[in-house]
Amino acid sequence: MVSCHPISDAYRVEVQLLRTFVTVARLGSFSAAAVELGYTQAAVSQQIASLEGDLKTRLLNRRPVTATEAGARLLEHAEPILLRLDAARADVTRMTTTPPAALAVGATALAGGAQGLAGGHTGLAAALAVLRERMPRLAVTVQTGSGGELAAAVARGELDLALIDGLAAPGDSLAEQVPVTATGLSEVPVAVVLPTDHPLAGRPSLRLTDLADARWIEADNAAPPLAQVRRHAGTDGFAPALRYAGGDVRTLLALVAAGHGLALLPAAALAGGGVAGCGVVGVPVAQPRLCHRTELVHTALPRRSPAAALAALLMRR
Amino acid sequence: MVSCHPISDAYRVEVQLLRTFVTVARLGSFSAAAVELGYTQAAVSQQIASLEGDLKTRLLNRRPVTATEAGARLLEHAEPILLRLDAARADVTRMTTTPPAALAVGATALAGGAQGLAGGHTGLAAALAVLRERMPRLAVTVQTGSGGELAAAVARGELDLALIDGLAAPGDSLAEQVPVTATGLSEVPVAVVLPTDHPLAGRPSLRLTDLADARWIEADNAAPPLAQVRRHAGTDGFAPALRYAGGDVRTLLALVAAGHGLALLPAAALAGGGVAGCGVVGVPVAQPRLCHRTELVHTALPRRSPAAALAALLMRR
DNA sequence: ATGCCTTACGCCGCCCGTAACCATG
DNA sequence: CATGGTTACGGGCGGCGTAAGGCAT
Repeated sequence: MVSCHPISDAYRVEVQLLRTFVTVARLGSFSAAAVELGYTQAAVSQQIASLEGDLKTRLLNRRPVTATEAGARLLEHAEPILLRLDAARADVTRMTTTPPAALAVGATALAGGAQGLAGGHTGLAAALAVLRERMPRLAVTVQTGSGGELAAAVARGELDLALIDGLAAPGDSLAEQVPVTATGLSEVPVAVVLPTDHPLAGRPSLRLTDLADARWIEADNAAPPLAQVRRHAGTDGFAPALRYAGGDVRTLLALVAAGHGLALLPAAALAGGGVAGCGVVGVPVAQPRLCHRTELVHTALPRRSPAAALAALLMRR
Repeated sequence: MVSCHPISDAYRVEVQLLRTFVTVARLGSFSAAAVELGYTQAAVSQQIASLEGDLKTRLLNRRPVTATEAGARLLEHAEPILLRLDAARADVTRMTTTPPAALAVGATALAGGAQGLAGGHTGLAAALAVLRERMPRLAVTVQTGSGGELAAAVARGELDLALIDGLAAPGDSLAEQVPVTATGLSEVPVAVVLPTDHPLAGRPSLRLTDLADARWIEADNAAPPLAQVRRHAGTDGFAPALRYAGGDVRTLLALVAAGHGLALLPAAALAGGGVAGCGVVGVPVAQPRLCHRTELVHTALPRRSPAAALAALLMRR
């Protein structure tokens, strides 16, 4: 008899090990991960040990549980891999099973809002109203979250469609690394909002990195989150001096005028009348090249499905 | 005792199944795949059956072995997933083991060539010459292949660096879906090369789709492969009427002048003197927006490594 | 009849749970 | 001493190989 398992153990980076690793890293605890995954503590410990043994590297520091440098590197790969595995399953499954005649849509705070902040896009509500006329019995659920979360949900097949927004270099998609198709709906320049008496208020344009240490207002329901700003500036800083949880741009502008901090907004949101006299000015961002982008994210849409109809409505404008 | 395996079988899309599936699909044979993977025929059959059972879908037609529609969809996901798994392993491994003081470089035919076809980039040879002066004892291997192959090899850690070229929309990377960092080195417009007596020779610009049914010359060592043209035109067609395996642009131009077919070249390759009188003209492509791009592909390069030095040399110009 | 894929069956070993162990605060 | 990760050990089951079974060419 030939030896029963001639296959080398070269590719024992099995998926479950990665899934467990990611969970442990996220929760910072073996036992918590065990509960979440339905394993015992011991099993999780063994899985991590197995992964570390396979890669011949420590991936996690224990007590407290943190990713090592190598572990952090692995995490960067593991997340997209696991997402794509889910996407693969969803994608294949979609081809056989006819989905229920329901529609699940996601939208980030700004992309879904009716406030017309971006200036270029009229919002989800109007499109859904038209759709409701055409198919009154259609069950629709709308869900919110960050752009990344929503794009991932679309990839996993949990959502049919998502409307997301965020900062990006002109022409760049917001969902680059996610296995979905994204079509841009609008793209407008962004401006830093300053009090009129701010020393930089007179400038024709600004570099974002010069403002890393300024006081900023975190207003993730009315403006792009500061985390996105940090990422595109390529520096740390942009620490929130104040958090405004509301979604009203006028309030945000008032906060800026009162000197609580700066904000970054689509230029169109300022151009709209009524800003004069508010005590703020918008100065366009020269570096890095940035814009506020809204895009429609979906996977292959079945012909004549409600999802396809909604997508068509949203892309019309 | 609690039931020993409370975990549901929801994620039994294990990697080895995907790897086997991809191999079977590529080779079009269970038995050939078994040989390549070091399994028995029966094992491969069981693995495919297991995958199909898990996804509750037929993935392969038998006799002859072909991917079904669902199988084709899965393949689109499986390839990148497997590549990324390799990349993850290579990336983590690289952090611990110090690589041998050798350099493995890849280059596509046009990107590596000394013919300065792209006009913007002086080629690999010069940079390697400089490097050789600085580190005479360094072992260097250069390898060729298609851009996709080379980018994948870089991701897998088989190459330190690759120089690839191809058609792309302005600003778009050639290695979008591959987990590597790519920096553009040059980007020049492309033109269709026509005989001077061609009916379209007088036009100021052309739409590529209008030429799908023309006679084309496949010259993948002297011009972008027609497969890339097809992909960017978004249509079929562009069938090769003649294949020129050489790498000499002048010969290619002569073939075009003689009426054997058309070619697509970086405009700079035509602007360089000597084209007048060759019997050909270049007409810029207006639709789709296209350019010929050369880029440097790599992963995180260790500081002060030969790979980093070479990258710096290549990016200098 | 002959490839070539599939099914049947036995066995090895992977991987999980239980339980005891150990380290750290 | 308590909390939480590690190690030891036994057992079930997954998955491989062997071998026999279909099925189309």
